[in-house]
This record gives sequence, C-alpha cells and structure tokens, in this order.
Amino acid sequence: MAPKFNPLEIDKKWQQKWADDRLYEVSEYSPRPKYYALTMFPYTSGDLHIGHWYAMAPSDVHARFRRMQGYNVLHPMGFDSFGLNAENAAINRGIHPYTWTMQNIDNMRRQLKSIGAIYDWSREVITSLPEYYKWTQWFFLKLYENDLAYRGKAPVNWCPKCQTVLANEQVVNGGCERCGTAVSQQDLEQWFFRITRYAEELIQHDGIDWPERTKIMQRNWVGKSTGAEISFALDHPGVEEKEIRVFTTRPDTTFGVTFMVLAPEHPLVARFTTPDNKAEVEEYIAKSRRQTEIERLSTEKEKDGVFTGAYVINRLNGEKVPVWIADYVLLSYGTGAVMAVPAHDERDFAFAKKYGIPIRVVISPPEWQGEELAEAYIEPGTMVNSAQFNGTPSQEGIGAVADYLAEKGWGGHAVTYRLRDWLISRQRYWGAPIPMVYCEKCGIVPVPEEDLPVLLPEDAQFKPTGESPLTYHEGFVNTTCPQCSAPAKRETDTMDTFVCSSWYFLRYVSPHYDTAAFEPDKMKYWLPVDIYTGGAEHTVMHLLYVRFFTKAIRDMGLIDFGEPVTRLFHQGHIIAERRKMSKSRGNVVNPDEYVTDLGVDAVRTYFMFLGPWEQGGEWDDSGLSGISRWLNRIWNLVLDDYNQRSGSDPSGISEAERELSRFTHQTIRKVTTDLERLRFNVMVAALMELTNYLTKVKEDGRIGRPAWDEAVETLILLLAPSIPHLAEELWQQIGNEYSVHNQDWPLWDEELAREDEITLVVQVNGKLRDRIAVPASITEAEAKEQALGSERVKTYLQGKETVKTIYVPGKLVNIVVR
RNA sequence: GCCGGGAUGGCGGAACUGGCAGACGCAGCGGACUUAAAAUCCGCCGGAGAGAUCCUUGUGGGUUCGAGUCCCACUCCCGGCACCA
Repeated sequence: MAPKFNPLEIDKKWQQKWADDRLYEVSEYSPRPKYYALTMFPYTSGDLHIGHWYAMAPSDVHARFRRMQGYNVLHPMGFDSFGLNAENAAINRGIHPYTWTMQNIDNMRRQLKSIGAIYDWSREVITSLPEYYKWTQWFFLKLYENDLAYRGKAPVNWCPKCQTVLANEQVVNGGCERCGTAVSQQDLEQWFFRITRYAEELIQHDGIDWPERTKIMQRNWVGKSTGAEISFALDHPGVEEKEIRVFTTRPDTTFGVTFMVLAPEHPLVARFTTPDNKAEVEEYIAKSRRQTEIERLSTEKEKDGVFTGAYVINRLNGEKVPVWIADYVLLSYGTGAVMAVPAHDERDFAFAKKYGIPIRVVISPPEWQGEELAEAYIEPGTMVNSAQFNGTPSQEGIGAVADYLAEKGWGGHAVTYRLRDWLISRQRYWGAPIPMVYCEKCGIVPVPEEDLPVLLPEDAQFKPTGESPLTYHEGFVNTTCPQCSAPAKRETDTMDTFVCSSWYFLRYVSPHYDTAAFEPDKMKYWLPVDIYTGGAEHTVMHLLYVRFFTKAIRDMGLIDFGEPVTRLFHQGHIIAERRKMSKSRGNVVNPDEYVTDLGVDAVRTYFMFLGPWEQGGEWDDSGLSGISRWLNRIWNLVLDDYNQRSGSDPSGISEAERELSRFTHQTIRKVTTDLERLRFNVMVAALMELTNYLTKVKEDGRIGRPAWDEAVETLILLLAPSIPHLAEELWQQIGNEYSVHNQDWPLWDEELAREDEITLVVQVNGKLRDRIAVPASITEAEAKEQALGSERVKTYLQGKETVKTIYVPGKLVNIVVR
C-alpha cells in the first residue's frame, strides 16, 4: 500500500524546490522557439479572489503545455498598481497610497505563488514604481514629439464623487464606472492622445487570431460612417464664418433639408443668435449644461430645441434654412451640426412635427402618391423633388450628390468616426505624472528625457478636495523652465492607468533595463505576444489602447510590428450567487481556504473542469470533492503495486496491450488538441477516462509490466501541466529523474491510435435499429450486406421496398424503405 | 431599438465538418467493507411503459435518407452599444 496522499505537503515541497532551482526562469539565449504567453496582470485592488485564479490557472496550464512541447516560454506576471483605489484608501484610512499598494502586492504575490504557476518572478513588473513609470513618461514624450499627445479644452466627463475626469470608456450608463455616481460635463484643459488618427487601422484585424465578437465590438466602438460633408452658406452680420459644414450619411436627401440643428455648445451659437431669440437660447443652453449625462442621453426624452433666428442657405436649391439648437446633437461627433431632413430621419421627423417645420419628401417610397408621411421613410427609394437628381435610386444618389458637391466645391465624400481622442489627464496623485512644464515665456515645455522620471513627491497631503494633492505641493509644482530656466510650474495631472498598461507587455522582456523602455534585441526575440488571455470587459479600453500604442511606436520606428497580440482569448466570468463577484456585493470567494484544505492542484483542476473556459460559470464548491477524489485515485493507481496475473493467456496479453496503447495514444491526441484550443474541461474529462481505464487494466492484470509502466508514465506527463505538484511527486516516486516539467510532451502515433474495430450503426429510415461490431477496414458493400443481414433490422424491412441505402464510412448504414 | 453570445437529465456540462444524444463529474439511489460512521470500492441513474417500443436537446415551422448541429419565425437569459446625423 502506498502512503496516504498529502497534497499540502507536496505543494510546499515542490514549490520550494522549483523556486530554489529557478526552474522557471527563462532567458533569450535558447535554441528553442520562443512562445510569449501573457495573462492580463491584476489591478492591485486588495487581494485575489477566485475570479483572478480562474484567469490565471488555466493560462498557466497552457503555458506549461507549450513549455513541455519544446518552446522557450515567457509567462510573466506583474501588477497594475496606479489608480484611484489606492488614493481613496489614503483619504479614507490615512495610509499612504504607496504603502497600501505595496501591502496589496505582497499579499497578491503570495497568493499568486501558491497557484504553482511558471511565472518568472525575476521579471516582475510594477507600474507604480519609478523604474517603470519613468518609461511611461518617456512614451508620453515620444507621443508628444510625434503630435500624438496634445492639450486641449474639452467638455469632459466629470465624476463629482471621485473628483476626477473619466474617459468615455469609463462612463457606464451615464454613471462613473467605479462608483456609479452620475457623471456631469465640465470644460477643462486636458491632455489627450490622438487615438483617432489610427481609427482606420484599428478596425482592421488582419492576420491576428482574435475572437470575432471582440473584433466586432472594436469596430462598433470606432464606429466608422461613410457619407458626405456638406457646406451650407452662412451670411450673418458680424460673423466671419461664411459656411457651416455638416456630416451626413444621406447626401441623397439634401434637397429635403428644412432646418439645421447645432449642438448647444457649438461656438457659432453665441455669435449669431438674433436678439429676439437670445433669452430663449441662453436658457436652453443653461438647461442642457445642468443635465447629467443620464438625463441627456435618455432615449425616452422628447426631443426639444430652440430657434436661433439665424439662417443658412442650402446651396443645392438656394433655399433659406433656419438654424436651431438641440441637445440631441453632439458637439463631439462629426462637425457638431446636422442638416435635418424630417421626411427621412426619425429624430428630425419628431422634431419637425413638434415645432411645425415643413416635411418635404425627397425619397419616394414605393407606390407613393404625394401624400403626407405618417412617419419618416428611411428606406431606399427614388429621388424626387431633387432637381437634376430626380429619378435616381437613392443608393446611387448618395455617391452622385457627393460627387456633385465635390465638383462645385461645396463639400464631398467624407468619413467620420465615433471614436474620440483618448483623454488621459487625471486630477489625482497616484498615477504617473505628466512630464510637462508651463513656462510664462516658453509656454508648454516637455521635461527633457534625461530629467525623467518626474517623481511623485512622497509627502503629499491627501484630502478630498477635488484637485490633485500635487497642486498643493509647492516643492513639486515649482520648477524651472527646461528651456529658459525661468521659474515655471509643473503639470499636476497624472496619467490614466490605462496608459501604464498599454505597454507593460514590452517591459517584461527586460524589466530592469535602465537605458530604454525595453532592450531592442530581447524585444525582437519575444514579441509579439503569442497568446494573450483575459476578460472580455477590456475589449474597448485596454485592448484598443494596446493596439494604438503599438501602432504609434511602430510608426516612430521603435518596433517593427503593428499588432501586439497574435492570438487573443477571453475567459468567462466566475460568478457567485448568480452575480459577478465584487467586494461591494460581499460575494467574493477567496481561494486560500480551498488551497489550504485540498491542495492547489485540485483547485486548479476544478477551474478547468467547471465548464468551457470562455463561458465562465457559477462557483459551486460541491464539485471540488470530485476532483479531489480523482487526484486520490491517481495517487493510488500509480503508487500501489501492480500485480501481473500469472498464467494469463499469452495471446490475450498482447491483445490487452494493444488495447492499452490504443487508448493511451488516443488520449494523447485528445489532450494535445484540447490544450491547443484551450478546451480544458474536456481535456480533464479525457484524463479522467484514461485514469478509469487504467484502473480496470490494473485489476485485470493482463498487461506486461513494461507496458504498464509506460502507460503510467504517459499519464503523469499528460497530467503535468494541470497538476504540476502531484505530477512531480509521482514522477519522482516511480523513480524518474527530476523534473517532470523538463520532460518532452508525449507524441501520439496515429497508427497506434487507430481503431481496428468499429461499431457500425444501422438505421432504418433514420432510426437506430442495430449496432454491429465490424472491422474498421470494412468496405461499403460488406457494411451494407452486414446491415441487411441483421435479424433486428430484418423485422423492420418486412414487406417494405428499399428505396436506397446510405453508407457513411466507419459510422453507419441507413436503409430507406417505403 | 441596434450588435454579439447562449438555452441539452435533479445540477455543471459532452457530442470533430449534419450521422449511436447525455462523455466526464456532482447530487441521488442500491450494495460491499465496518460494531457504526466517514473514507474507499462495485452497480443503477432523461421521461413514459409490464414489455416490444415510444417520446426527449427553449417554442413553432422548414430543408435532409438523417437535425442538438443548417434555414425561417418566435420566447427567455447574458454581454456590449445606445439620439453618432
């Protein structure tokens, strides 16, 4: 009898040994092909819950599998550690953000180590340390140099509770992503990254293996619209501008324009509103400013607006068009002005009805007789009331009108994107300071590279004032101009944490390199990332930003690839009590207690077995015991003595061995392809089946000792990525050389995996009637003959006429009768 | 409203490219071992029926020799976007 299986002792023993031997440290100097397996690094919000483990354990299994397959695998880990959480802790509990963050990291690192992953801890990256954020600042300077970072006044999303600006992506249902508080609009001077310059490239995903839905979501987020820009003539006393340009996807409806609408914030409004309308217009602007994003975006809300008293001319037909303002027009999209065609746009229709503005049909619906429309007609049709374009199908008209506009110099074909520039300023302390200086003489001056990093002062005061503690820190703010040496002020905003995480995958290749953000040779060796796994919630933020960064620095010549990640995979969410786990809901499950109870291998395996990785699932620990039992069975299977039954029939033995090798090789094939496709749940099931099969084989005792030993070794090798601790222990116990994790992944032999005998399914009219064991080499004629010869089948053929017989090789015969 | 994804036993799920529905595990039931329990091992385990057999993959239709898988319509659930001109 084997000694009792003690998973906790085994976990401890091998984690210690692997660490001592630096088994998982990787270097660039390897003859093996490289494989960069990246898992999204965690945000340092406290401790890890099983959601993190669900992201990390299966990805480690995949990385270990690649390692055994002969790849030189880089599987790094680090901490995304700037951000609001730490600062709020400072305000609420009086702990310095640095201290709080480092405590969290210590705890999270301990938890991560207990997973038993192949993380190379010598490459750990912490974004909030100067040795890292120095390079975040350096990238900022590079973007600035290349006109991809700029400062501008903009209406921004402001969270009154967090007292900071939010990116569009951080506004969820009109509320703050973090605290849910309604977001309001404020005009502030802010730093932006010109991500829109890459809009076109960001909707291309050629040559990368990403989930279809992620690509679609990114495309939708970028929101490309094709149409035309049209100039409307403006002639207003005292206004310089002689035109207002609008963007439209429907230039074919331009003859139907009966009014124009500007966003209330549009700069022209104040200048051309006539005295009669001034009071009303100002009141409307004030009202829409007061509204929160939630109110303003409510689709329930009836569209309203006010007339400015100003007019423009529709150049296509010379008509005077009244100009209104309404808050359903957004300043930030297109030109902040729209031409309104009530006959062919639902919103314009409702607006025109409400204010008694004429509705003129210019696209004829089928069988239209000139009657009034009951609702906007937005489908294609034939152009009418459109001068020389009458009779043109509207879809042709789109291009024809745009061409005509271009010819006349009144506009032309145009493309607009929904994507806006990335606002990166945060009025907060715990972030990478933006390395800029304001000089009275020289204006905005970048901090010279050699002066980086701009360090966060340690002695800041944390008060909930709405401004960054940096603003009050005289020692930080007051500096000298790098150009003229006159007294100057530092920028006190810090960068959005998403800036830090936009390039961390580059830092892992040379985390301690201090003369550049990354060592070029090592970057060339490791990148791009071969597989990146993480949650789908990062699709339109992190994953878009990472691609933008990569393309931007490619164009600077720093790297020579444009896509950071070759293959992307999203694991699903672990939920508890039917909801996503979160601290505020109090349904967070901590993995530590399970690990100290059952051992880490059981927990790792349970995450894989739960269901398809991309689907996630409910955390239900009742299934864990099944995994534990299985590990125990493996232990006994491998370590209890094998007794070959003497006096067995020699021919029987060889047949049993043939069966065993077939089963083993089929399992190798299945486990290998499942691991390649990250189908962990069925991989575990296949390993359980092999275990069950070996248990039976062992009882029968008909296998020769060498064949048995070989089968057991294969089982252990196949288990090694999933249950690294137990596999290592068993590998040693059966007398093999350390370490199982340095062994080659088993290869299957198609010849050995092939079935000699198959079960031929016989159907009559598509219904299962018999199963016949036949040789795999059976011919079509033989199969049909056997099928027709079956007694069970014959009873269903009695008195019937056979219409045809379908044969699917190796599978079935279907006899169709009438 | 628009764009994705999904629905299979009591439960989690399996089923390659249209070919044996329910692999594997959990729970349950029965048995062995035990003074007993736990642990372990063996067996049963979608529904109806005495049985032959029939029914069964959210609902309704269709294509096909054959549909969980393909097509059409619908219901519900999850995720994303939401006045984008």
